[in-house]
Amino acid sequence: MSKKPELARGDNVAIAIQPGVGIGFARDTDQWFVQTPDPLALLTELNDQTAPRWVWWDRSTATQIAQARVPIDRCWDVATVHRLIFGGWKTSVGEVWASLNGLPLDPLPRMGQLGLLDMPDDNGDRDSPIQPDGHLRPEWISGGSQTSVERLASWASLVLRAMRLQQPMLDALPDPDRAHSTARSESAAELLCAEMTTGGLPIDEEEALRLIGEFAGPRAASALDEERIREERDEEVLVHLTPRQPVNLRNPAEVKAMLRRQGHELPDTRAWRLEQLGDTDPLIPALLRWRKAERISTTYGYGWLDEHVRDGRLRGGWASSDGAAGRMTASAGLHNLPAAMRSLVKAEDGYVFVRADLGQIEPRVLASVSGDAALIAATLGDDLYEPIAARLGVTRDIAKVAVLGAMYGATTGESAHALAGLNKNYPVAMGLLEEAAEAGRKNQDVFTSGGRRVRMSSTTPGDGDLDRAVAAAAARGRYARNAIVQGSAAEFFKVWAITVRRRGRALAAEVVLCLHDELLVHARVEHASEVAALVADAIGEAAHYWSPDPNVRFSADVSVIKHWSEAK
DNA sequence: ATCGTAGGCGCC
DNA sequence: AAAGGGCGCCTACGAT
Repeated sequence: MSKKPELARGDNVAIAIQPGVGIGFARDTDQWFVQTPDPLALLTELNDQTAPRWVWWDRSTATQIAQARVPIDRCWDVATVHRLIFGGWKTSVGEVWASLNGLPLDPLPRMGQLGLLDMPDDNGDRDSPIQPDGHLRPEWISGGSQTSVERLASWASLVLRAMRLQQPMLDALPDPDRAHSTARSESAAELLCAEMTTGGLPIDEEEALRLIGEFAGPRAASALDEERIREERDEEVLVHLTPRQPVNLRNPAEVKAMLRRQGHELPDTRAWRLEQLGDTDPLIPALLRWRKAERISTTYGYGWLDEHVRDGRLRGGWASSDGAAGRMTASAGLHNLPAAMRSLVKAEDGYVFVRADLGQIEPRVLASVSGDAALIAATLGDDLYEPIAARLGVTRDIAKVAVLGAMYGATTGESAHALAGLNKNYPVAMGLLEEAAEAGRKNQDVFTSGGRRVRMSSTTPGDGDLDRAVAAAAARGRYARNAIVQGSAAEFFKVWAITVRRRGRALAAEVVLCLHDELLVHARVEHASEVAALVADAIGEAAHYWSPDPNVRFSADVSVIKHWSEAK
């Protein structure tokens, strides 16, 4: 059982790693283990020799691999593939195993909960990771039981069994080949996320302090000082009130009442509504300025810097398919850093960023997944909206709003009028959207082009309120309509990102940020043009791998910059 | 005290 | 031009 077998590139090799103990391996034909204090060094060595497809349970292994910088390209992350097949995202290894084996999920055993089956004197073999009821043993999931290489090997063989249970589920989808390829690309994207979580985004901390000072003022010396700064900020708004009165600006209801007393009757106090009032009343611009300053002070101020930036890197958690439709998500403000602050994202000395964003990605993805010949023709140029406008006989702006409205489910205004033209000229694409919307209204799950299940919230309005039920159905329709485009675009984007990751390795180029249609790659100055070319070239490769239609054209704007703020 | 929800706003 | 889809994170507030 302990040996060094020959690995082949086509093999699926499941692994279970325990630092200080070793690695357990499993293939269909055999399982084995190696006892070693530094299992990740061994994994690196094996991967260098012959890179098979490494198979693991979930993020915990990906994190070990990311931290040890093992350069793995091909992998299979069982939990990630599970989210692809079943939809949703809150999942654990125990749930994945239970789902794959059709076991009841309700009384899922927990750590520390000594049920009958966990009793030391039960008939269960404690050396087995599976309980008599078929569930995984919690202490095996937590890693607590993996104290020997023999146990690591049996754990690895279970991972492989899980993968083998997933594969026929992918086969059952409408396009099995694409589903399998999505499973592989999403697994690699999960590993990329583990790497970005570990690596972080390069930050110029001095510039960060300068910017925060500019937006939020000096750092408060004490809690009392903090209070004074807040009051001074509030005063800039309250000074415009007659009569003078205290208002809690952080309470939207109080702000609404305040505006009503000033003669502004509004359904809510959102910025775009306030902007519509014009600047007849100086209170309005003061309030809008207050909101911006308050936002940066609370969310991107000193507290944010202290908590998330260390050693020149902003670190937040990355998830590869956390969104409802399978988009990446990131915490610590990585996905919503205000544009005005992006100059603090700076490449290290001797490095640059290669920044690229996909142009008009969602309508191009719609063309691809629907196969609408007229819409595909519109993707051939740099600007997709021009030919659509010409065909509909409207301005480019109207055409753009109409297309976006069709994908988001807009129901009123200018876009609704142009929608008739879209339906007539692009019936295949519009039909696909409408089909998704109808499924959503009926509470039926929809699927992205790569096979991801997007679950509909099964909230059934039980109070018999017809209006609310109709509104909820309409909202599900908009959600589903958008999800098939957004989710398919997310799949394409991830293929692009992992292609850049893989091909950039030879140049030590590091993907440090993914933002739905935008990539930031940290690369050495002397490799800048080569990496830029690689990033642009990777679009063609990603399209070939992902795109359902070879004729759809995708393009990106690529630039070499020092600060994130420079481009666009 | 702790939790979930809502309004609001940053980004795509 | 209209105010539609997604996410994370802030504050306030009511329920537990």
